Amino acid sequence: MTYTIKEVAEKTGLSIYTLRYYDKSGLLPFVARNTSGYREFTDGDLQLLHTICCLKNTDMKIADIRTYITYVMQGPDTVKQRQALLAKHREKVVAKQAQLAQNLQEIDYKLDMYRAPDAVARVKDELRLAKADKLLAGLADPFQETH
Amino acid sequence: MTYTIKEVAEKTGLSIYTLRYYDKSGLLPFVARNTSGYREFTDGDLQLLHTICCLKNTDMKIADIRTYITYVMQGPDTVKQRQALLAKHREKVVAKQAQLAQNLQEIDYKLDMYRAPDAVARVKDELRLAKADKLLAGLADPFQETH
DNA sequence: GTAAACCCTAGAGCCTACTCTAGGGCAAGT
DNA sequence: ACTTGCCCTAGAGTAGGCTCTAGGGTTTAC
Repeated sequence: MTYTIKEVAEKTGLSIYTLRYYDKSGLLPFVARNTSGYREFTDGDLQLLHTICCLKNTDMKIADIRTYITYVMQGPDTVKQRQALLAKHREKVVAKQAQLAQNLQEIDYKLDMYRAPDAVARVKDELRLAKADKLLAGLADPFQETH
Repeated sequence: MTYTIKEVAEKTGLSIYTLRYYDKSGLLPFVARNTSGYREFTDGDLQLLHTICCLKNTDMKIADIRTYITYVMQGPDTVKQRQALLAKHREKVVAKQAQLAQNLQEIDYKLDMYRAPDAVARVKDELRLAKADKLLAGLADPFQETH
């Protein structure tokens, strides 16, 4: 059993445009064509596509995904290269996770302030500090007066 | 005390180009200029810039960051809008975290396979399945022979 | 007073990742 | 046969986020 490009688009959430773009970019060398030139996706292809989405969702570049897929197409001899590529990518993902967690904390700090009962007072204080900073440096106050 | 654009670039890790681009994009309306038109950053400006980086690092679009900064410039009256904007962004960040964690698991699954002592055997099995899939659908085998 | 090292703007260029259009073929139902 | 709804390619266009160039003024050290 095989799937048309439209069916695959529905299954994956990618657009037909994107799938064709991925193919053009060398990400889908494993997808077969029928006699009319139509793409025919197998279940195995969907698994590989799932891996591609996984890499894409973790912000791997198309060019690097292509490298990985090329290794896969070359068979078991490329296990070491695949491992090296994924290990390096893994580190980036872990680093991104740490950064997100850190930044989320700062966003939460701001949110807590905005949600507090005395939010306006706290924001006014913040503003006072920023204004004092400008004054101290002999600079104009860029903030709008809310009088 | 104020900082030049170069000093701010060094402190933040952003390039001078990027800082000017951010200013042009309306992200830095609070930065003052001296009589020669040179930007003069205060410590308060650096704090705001830090917030901007925080939002940028969590993949907020420049246009949305501009909206947030515009609220900040308008003073304490915009607390509700700031809260709404950040709350919505927070949800996106949390969703991204979940997706990253999920995808990292899948990457780790692959990595474990590639690092296992029987990696080659397992990859061969994977390949066998993919090939069987193609055969079953009456399609050509796209994988390279490693004989 | 001059060279080196800054600063500025406007606007062009670049890169990634799509997204869409034009022009045309194929497949299924009536 | 013909309409509808798919499929295809090539290539143009778009959006976002920088990055750089050209042309020109300023500041600092000697």
